[in-house]
Amino acid sequence: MSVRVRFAPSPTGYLHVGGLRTALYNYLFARNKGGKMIIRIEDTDRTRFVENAQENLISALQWAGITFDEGPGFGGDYGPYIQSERFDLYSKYAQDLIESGSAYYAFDTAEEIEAMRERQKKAGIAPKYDRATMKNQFTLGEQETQRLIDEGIEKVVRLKVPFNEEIKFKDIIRGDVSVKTKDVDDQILLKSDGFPTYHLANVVDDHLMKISHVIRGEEWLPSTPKHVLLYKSFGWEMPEFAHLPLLLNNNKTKLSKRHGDVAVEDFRQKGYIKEAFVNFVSLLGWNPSGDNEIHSLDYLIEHFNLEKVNKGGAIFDRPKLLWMNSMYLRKQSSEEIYEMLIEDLKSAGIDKPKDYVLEVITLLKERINFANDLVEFADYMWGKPSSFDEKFKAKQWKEGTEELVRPAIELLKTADKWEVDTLHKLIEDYLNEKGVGFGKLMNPLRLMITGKSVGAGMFETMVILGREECLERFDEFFIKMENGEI
RNA sequence: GGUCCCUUCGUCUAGUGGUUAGGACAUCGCCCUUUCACGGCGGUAACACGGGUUCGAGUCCCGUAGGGAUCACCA
Repeated sequence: MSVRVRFAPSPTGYLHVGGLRTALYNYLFARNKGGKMIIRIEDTDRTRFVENAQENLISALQWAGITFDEGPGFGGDYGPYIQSERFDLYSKYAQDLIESGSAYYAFDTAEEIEAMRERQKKAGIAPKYDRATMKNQFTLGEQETQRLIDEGIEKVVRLKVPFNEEIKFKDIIRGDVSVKTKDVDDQILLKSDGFPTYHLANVVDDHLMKISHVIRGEEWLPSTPKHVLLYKSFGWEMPEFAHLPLLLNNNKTKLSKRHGDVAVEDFRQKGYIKEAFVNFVSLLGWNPSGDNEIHSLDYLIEHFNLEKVNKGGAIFDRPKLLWMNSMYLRKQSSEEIYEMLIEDLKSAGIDKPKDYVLEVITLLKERINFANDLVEFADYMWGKPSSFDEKFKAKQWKEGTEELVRPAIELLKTADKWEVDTLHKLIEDYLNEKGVGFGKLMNPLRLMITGKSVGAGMFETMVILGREECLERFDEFFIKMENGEI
């Protein structure tokens, strides 16, 4: 059987990182097996529909490098791939189920259902639709049921879950799972508005679209028995199931918004490199073995193996993601980082020649986590320092510092070429003669030029800034100091 | 609470009966160094617990504990 998998999001908001991980594993599996990757939009709940959500979902997926073979806008022979456009299909299948005795009509109102649950709660039993006492096809009888249908009374279709049976299914990740039918609710299949619930639509579409493997989040595990029942009722061959472990907050609960960003779009906007992000997410719950953890998408595809996916949930460890990003950032060319940085630079009102920006990037890229860190981190490369690090000054600018610095600057002025080697030699000779260590002079110079305690090599920095600029900064520093501004 | 699922360093994990239990992030120390990083070297740190099975168990089985998910006319 050829491999066909799908990612089936609801257009109710942005793409969650958990959703991305699910999509990614589907994708890795499909590509590894030479199968098809399908995207299907599950918009059967019109009350939660969000405008543009579908577009946002797809654009986030594509940003991450996930491609689709079939889906809305991608073609395919099993469309339409949006469930609301398949509306008519579902009631037909629900009808089949009723005729075969696997489902039935029910007419209870929301209030009646609520009252039933209250009773059950008081009695200390698990809330579950009570087929024997509620208002449905069985308690009402054929004639009354038909009358209500003819009258157009609101109705739903429920799954008739058999008594006292055991439902068993195999999960690729978890092995054999079994549940007793007495614990399974008579799930609503067709809502009173005529739309199917997830359970019906999902099973019908997976079958019609010839899905071979259902790879989804663990939160679906408890409802899988209902799906198994549905496949059996229809007499359809079942796909294989693989329930992925959850992505967790630091407190081990399901990854959620109140513990930080969870939308893929947020990470994209923060400046994460997509390859780094995908690499990191792919390793949450699975790993191709070996000591290295930096992998290309192709490598991940080549080694992906569903059976090796872990069972336990994985905490979304943001510090490690940050590290992963900096690893990728350092591998980027200055040209690539320039592309990531240029918009942020512009919006910060910084306008420098490209060659200059490129030099700054090359000088500093190993010291940052994100391309746009450079806006702040390298502020002294975009303009004169607006402030000077107090602590650094207190530590580095002491008695005698000025007497050491002034002659050094005079010496720098005599440099025939403003190049690293030349400047270095000049200073080295000067310090040797004085019998003073490099730090004594270089730290004060760093303060004067950058205002900061951290940065790249001082000579390299000075060369990129240029002779005029540096000398100006020295002068201004002394003036400000004399005015007591520093 | 019922049901189901899960459990190796703080975190992500390797490990498929015999390992000094390995790697990565984080953390700590040392080295490199004009600062901060990077890099290099090293350290602290884990098989939840209790029973079995076995010559031998992180690996298999059963309990216990802990955690999580789920119990909608949402997906």
